[in-house]
Amino acid sequence: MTTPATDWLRLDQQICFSLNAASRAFNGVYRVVLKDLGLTYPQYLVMLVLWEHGELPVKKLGEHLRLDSGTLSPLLKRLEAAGLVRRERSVRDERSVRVRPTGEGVALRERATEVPRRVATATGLDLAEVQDLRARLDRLTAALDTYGTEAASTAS
Amino acid sequence: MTTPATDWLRLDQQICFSLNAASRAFNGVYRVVLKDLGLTYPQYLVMLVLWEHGELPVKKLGEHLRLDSGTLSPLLKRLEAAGLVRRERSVRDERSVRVRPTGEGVALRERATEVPRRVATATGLDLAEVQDLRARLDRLTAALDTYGTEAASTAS
DNA sequence: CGCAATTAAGTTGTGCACAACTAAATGGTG
DNA sequence: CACCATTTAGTTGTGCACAACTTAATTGCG
Repeated sequence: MTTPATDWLRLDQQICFSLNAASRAFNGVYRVVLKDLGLTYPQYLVMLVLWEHGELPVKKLGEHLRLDSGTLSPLLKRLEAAGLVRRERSVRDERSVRVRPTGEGVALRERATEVPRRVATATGLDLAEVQDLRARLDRLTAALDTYGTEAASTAS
Repeated sequence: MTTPATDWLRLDQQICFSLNAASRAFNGVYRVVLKDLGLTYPQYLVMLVLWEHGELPVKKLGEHLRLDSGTLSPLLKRLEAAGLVRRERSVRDERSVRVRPTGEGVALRERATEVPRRVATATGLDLAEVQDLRARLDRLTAALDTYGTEAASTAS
């Protein structure tokens, strides 16, 4: 309550701006590192989940990545066109589409093993710093998410 | 050198992922808060710069925001269509287009004063935490940026 | 059973990010 | 002056994020 509004104004601008810039910078690094694999960064995230879980309906994939079908459907279509995944309607529930990596998709994992190390190097951070930053960001995301859902509770 | 590759793999995944999630969560909050003003978050950033500097060529605007003309040109066109800015070729250098807020654009600043406070509230962080996080992110961005430009220095 | 509500994917439309390119103006050099 | 490299915007094309909507299948309830 002691800080004048102008301070908040300035700082707030910078936190969101810094976050945005960092996110885009990360994207740039991934773009370079993933070029060889022919993957974009979001596609890489999808493959990471699939490598870990083997096969998932689009819904579950979206929960892991916080993405909806509007984003995933075309992305998965591109991955399928690239021969990395296959999509097939579930027999038990025909609303559901199960996504799973093809042989080629699984094989790509080998070539992707160097990606994390390269990116980690690019950050210039050590393990502890990364862990700490990640924890802060997750807390921040959780706080921001509740605002999204609860909203309207602003004392106007 | 003591950490097995799998740790890096897992952590790295999470830092980029956390950052991405936080960035999108922030975007969501701004989307809600800026709705009344009829601005998107990137448009808001442009207006912030213009409110501070009054008038700038597209080039300078891009340097402030780390954005190129491919992003700014259409964005500025939309801001102009909304009556918030005017673009005019510089007389001194006809390659340059100077952007400046219209009366309506300047007036919007009044209505935007509450935005930072609302967003700051949504973060659930205090000033010191915000400042600290911002500093970390800026350092991270700087490190990632050098990778982008220097690249190829990987010991293959 | 029959029908409304729900759920899963997909589609459409808008806007942003960025690479690659074009067009036009400027500046420097012979 | 003539010419070429550089600079500034803009355009085109691809891909992602998200809101709003559609379609089809499933579930639940009377």
